[in-house]
Amino acid sequence: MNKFLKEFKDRGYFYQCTNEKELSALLDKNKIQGYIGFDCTAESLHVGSLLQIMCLRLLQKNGHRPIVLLGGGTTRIGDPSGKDKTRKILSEKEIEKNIKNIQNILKKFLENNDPNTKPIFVNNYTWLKNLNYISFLRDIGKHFTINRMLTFDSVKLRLDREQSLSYMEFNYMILQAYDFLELNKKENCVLQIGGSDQWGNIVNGVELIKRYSNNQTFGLTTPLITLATGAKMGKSENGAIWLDEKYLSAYDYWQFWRNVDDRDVVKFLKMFTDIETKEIENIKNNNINELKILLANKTTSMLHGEKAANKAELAAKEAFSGSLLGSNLPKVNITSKQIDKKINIVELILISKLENSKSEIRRLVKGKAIKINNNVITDEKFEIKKDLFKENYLKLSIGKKRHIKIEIN
RNA sequence: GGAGGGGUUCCAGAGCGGUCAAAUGGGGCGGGCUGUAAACCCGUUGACUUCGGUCUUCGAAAGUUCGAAUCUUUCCCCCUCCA
Repeated sequence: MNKFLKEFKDRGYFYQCTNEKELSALLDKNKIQGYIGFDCTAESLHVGSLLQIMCLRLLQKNGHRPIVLLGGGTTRIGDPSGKDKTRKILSEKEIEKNIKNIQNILKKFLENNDPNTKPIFVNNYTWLKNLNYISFLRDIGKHFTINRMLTFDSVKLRLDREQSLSYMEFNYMILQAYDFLELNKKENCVLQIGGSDQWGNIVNGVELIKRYSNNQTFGLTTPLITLATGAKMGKSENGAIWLDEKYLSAYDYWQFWRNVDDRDVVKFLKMFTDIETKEIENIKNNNINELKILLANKTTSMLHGEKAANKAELAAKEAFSGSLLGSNLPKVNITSKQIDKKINIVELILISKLENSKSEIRRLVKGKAIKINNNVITDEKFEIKKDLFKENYLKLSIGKKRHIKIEIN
C-alpha cells in the first residue's frame, strides 16, 4: 500500500475511499493535489476541524500539495448534510470576515516554503458567483439525476423525517461537485478528503468529473470522532474548543488536551500529533499523565507555537502543584484604586471575568470552591486587602481547574 | 384544503387556577475520593439581596381573576393523521 495511505490508516483517519487500489497506485507514481473544503459558517475553526487539517498536513508530509477550499460561495447556500433544519443564512460581511479568520488559522498548520507542497488557498465564491444559470444547467445539471440525488443521505434523511429541504439546499451537493470539477480543471486536483458526512457530496464530484471530462479522481473520508464517553469531539464544558487564540487561550487549549479521557490519549496522539506512529507504539505504556502532557505540548505547539506550549505547561505545573503562586498563569489586571475602594471576593471575581453572576459566585463560595493563594475563602464578604498581593499579584482559583493571576498595576 | 396534538427554565420532559423559580432525568458547575482521568458519592443549577426578602421567567400580545405556566381571545411557530 502507498505510504501516505498506510499512515492515513495507521493514524485512524481512514473511513471510506472511492477506489483505494487505484488511488494507492496513483500516489505511488505521482505527486498530487488534494483538497478539503471548509465551511465558513463559524467565525473560527474548532477542534472538530482538526482532523481534516491533519489530513492535509499528512498529504504535505508525503510530498503532495494541499488545497484549502474556503466555502465562501457554498456557505451562502448551507450544507444540509447532517442538519435537521435550514441554517440561518449569514450576511456577506460575516462570511468574508469568517473566511479571513479561518484562513489565518489554517495557515498556521500548513504554511511552508517548499514550492512543491506549499498550500493553495481558494475561495469557491470566485467561480460560483459568476455562474450562468442556463449554461450551468445545460453543462453541469444534465449530469445529475434527481433519482440519484434523492438517495443521498443528506437529502434522504431530511425527506424521511419530513423536514423541509429547500431547493436552494438541494443544490448544495451539485455546487460542491462543481467545486471539485473546477479544482480538477484549474489545479489538477484529483483527491477530495472530507468527513464521513461528506461522502455523498464527494462521490458526486468524482462522478461529475468522470462524466464531464472523463478524468479519474478520488474521494477519501475520515470517521466521525467520538470521545470515550460517547460525546462528539469538539465541545467542552465551557463551549467549543476554538483554534483561535481570541476565543480560547493557548493555556485553555493546552488544558483541553491535558484533560482528555485516559482511553482517548493514544488515539489522539496518533490523530493529532506528528509523532511517528512507531514511536507512539513504543511509548504508549508510559505513565498516562506524562502522555497527556506530551499530547498537550505537541498539539499546542502546532497551533500556538512551542513557546506558548511551554508556558502553558509551566503555568499548569504552578497552578496544580499548589505551592508556587503561579506567575505564568493567565493574568488579569486590577488597579490600586479599585482595591482602595474595599472590594470583596465577589467583586474581585467579577473583575476577573471568571464568572459574571453574583449569585453564582456566592454559591461557589458556599461550596468552598474559591481560593486566594491556595487558601479557601468561606466568607462572601471577604475583603481583598493589599497584603494578599505577594510581589504585586495574587493567585485566584475557582474549583480545581481554573486559576488566574490578579496583578496590581 | 380537512381533523387533531403541541410550544415550559441548557436539553429532554412533568405540571394544567394559589402550597411553582416550576417534579424527574440528562448535561453543567462545585465538593469528596483520585491522577487536572474514569467510575462512584454528596451538594448545586433565573437574577439581585442589608439573607428578612425583592424582581424577571413557562411561544407573543391582550383579557378574566384577589391570584395564571395553568382559564379566554387573537397572532406566530412546530408536529401527527387524512386529502
